[in-house]
Amino acid sequence: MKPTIRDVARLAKVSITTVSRVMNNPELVAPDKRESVLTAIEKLKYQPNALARGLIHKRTQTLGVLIPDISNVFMAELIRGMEDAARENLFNLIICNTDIDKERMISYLQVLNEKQVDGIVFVSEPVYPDYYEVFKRYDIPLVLAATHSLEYEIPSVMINNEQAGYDAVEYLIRQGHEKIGIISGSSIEPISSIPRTQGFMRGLRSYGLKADFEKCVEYGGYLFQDGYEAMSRLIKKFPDLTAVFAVADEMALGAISYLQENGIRVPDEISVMGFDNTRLATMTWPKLTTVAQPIYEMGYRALNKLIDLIEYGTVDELRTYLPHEIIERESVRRRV
Amino acid sequence: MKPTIRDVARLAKVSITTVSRVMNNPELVAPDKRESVLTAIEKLKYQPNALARGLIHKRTQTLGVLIPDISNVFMAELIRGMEDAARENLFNLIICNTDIDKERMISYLQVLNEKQVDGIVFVSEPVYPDYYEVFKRYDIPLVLAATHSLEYEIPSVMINNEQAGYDAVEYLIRQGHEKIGIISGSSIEPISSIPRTQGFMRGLRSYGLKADFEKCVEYGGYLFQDGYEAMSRLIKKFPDLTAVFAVADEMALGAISYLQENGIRVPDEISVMGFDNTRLATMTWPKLTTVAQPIYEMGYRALNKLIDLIEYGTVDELRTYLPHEIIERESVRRRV
DNA sequence: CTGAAAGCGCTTACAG
DNA sequence: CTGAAAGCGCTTACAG
Repeated sequence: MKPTIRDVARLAKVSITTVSRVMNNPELVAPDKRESVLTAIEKLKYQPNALARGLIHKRTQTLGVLIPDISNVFMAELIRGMEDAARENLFNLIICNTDIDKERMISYLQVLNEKQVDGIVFVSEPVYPDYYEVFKRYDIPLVLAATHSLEYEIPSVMINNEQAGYDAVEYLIRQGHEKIGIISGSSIEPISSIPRTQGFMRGLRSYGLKADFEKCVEYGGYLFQDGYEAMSRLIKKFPDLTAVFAVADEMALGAISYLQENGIRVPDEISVMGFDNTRLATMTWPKLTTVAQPIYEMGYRALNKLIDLIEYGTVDELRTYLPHEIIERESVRRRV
Repeated sequence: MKPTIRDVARLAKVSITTVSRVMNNPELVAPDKRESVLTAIEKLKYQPNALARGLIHKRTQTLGVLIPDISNVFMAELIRGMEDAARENLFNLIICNTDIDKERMISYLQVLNEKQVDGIVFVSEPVYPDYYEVFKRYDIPLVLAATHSLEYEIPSVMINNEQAGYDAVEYLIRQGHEKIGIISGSSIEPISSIPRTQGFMRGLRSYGLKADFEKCVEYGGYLFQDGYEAMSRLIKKFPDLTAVFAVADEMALGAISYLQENGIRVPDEISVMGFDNTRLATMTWPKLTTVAQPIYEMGYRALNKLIDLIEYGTVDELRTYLPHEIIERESVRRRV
């Protein structure tokens, strides 16, 4: 059995009130009693029960994270940023993998609520109206990471995906490419996939290039295999392309793999650009030129924002857009 | 404010005892009262406070995971296995990144104890005597994943690393290689690095090959860059090697990258074999031949073992060794 | 400076 | 079948 405050009080021959005080307001306790309580605590290896404390303070120092899939490299890095920020502020994280399953997400939300988490960060998925209803119902402080909501007033941290898509094509165009394809994520995913694709099309147009949607875009599901397959489809309908922009590093690697397997050299014959700058980007050959998101920082900042919301009930910037950046490596043929 | 059991009782015009009963033993309550309580619950969207419950039952349905670094691909997959097992058994996970830092680990352990977690899984690190002391002190059910302890009686789930090292060289030898190097992890890490290296040396010897430790082993730190650098050192002191076994996929990719950058073709000139079979192994070119660990399953099984320990106070197998397997892909030249 | 008492939100004997 | 009371392990007015 774990020792309780009662055991400490008994051993130190004081009331439990006094024990509680030496833990929370030691200056209110006479030095001699304080000493004997301290030694009793030490002797019993007493540690207060956080449940009892939480019940009184209505604070658990625990946060919930609703995330599609932790085994994804991007998500793992994001969580690491959150974890570090949590730790610095004496919070712990309960991680919940939703697998983008609505029921699963709702059931997790329920247990997080029952466990009295002090706040929640919702990662990467769009805030659909029905999701918003549940969030509202629980009124737990909420922050979005790697996603945002224009309809609702929910604090968020992400990058500007439309601009990132634009910057990606612009970079390819400046390297001399004119026939450029894109491997996008889902055609109905409004947070990253659609904006990046739109930015891509805008870039094409603004440089006076033909922006034939049907011809130059293919969809995948963010994973290696998806990129591989999308590449095979893309090159069939757009055989003379010289560059491809994939909206996730993993898909870019899939595309490269397809090309290499078919004897097409990267970047000599076809250039490939990725997105995210996960650790994967440096682990292949050629190393991936990619649009870097500050993934770790996004997690870190989102969590700090959540803590602001919890502590002060407000946040200094509702929607934060972190800068992205193009990292030049070897998968795009450079203009000579 | 969240509604409490009191609010429900008031609305349903019954005692809180009755409300509690319809939630826990509905058959003890008369149908009409049960109905009115249920509608009150529905109306107020009442959900019981898990802290109060936990305080009484001495059960939180929350487990702690002490893990070096979640952003590592291997760890992320392992956690996913644990998460799924936890979910099936109605547990949640608090993930703690220790960064292999002893103080950090001890402080996490303290908060896990204060938060009254029902159990802990300790991942991948050796159980040093001082760690054991802290574990013992808290007497929280404990299970080891991707590590084990021969000194202490702690349930664990992992693979047989020594045998895996043996099987790896044996495979390489059977493909016709005789001059084989190894890129190991740390020279003092007794759980995976040393046994894999020992198995490797045993394999060399048992096939009558020269097992010159000084010449054929180099160390890295499990990451891409470590593999890259270790490869450069290894090839300098062992220039005529034809195959390399790296004890982690990520290091194998680093090694491949070094070779390719230096114009050495893989596997035509030098074969490279990895370890783990993380998702990385299929994302490169050539795809990685590797020793597969059942990572997800290790996490899943470890968590189930922990639950057994919690529920029954015992476990049907103290130390579980899951089978490993060699996955043939393209980074090792096959015997014709 | 110190302790008895009330209370956080529940559950569970106990009595009726 | 139902409810008042005690109690889980704490904290915090309140009185002295």
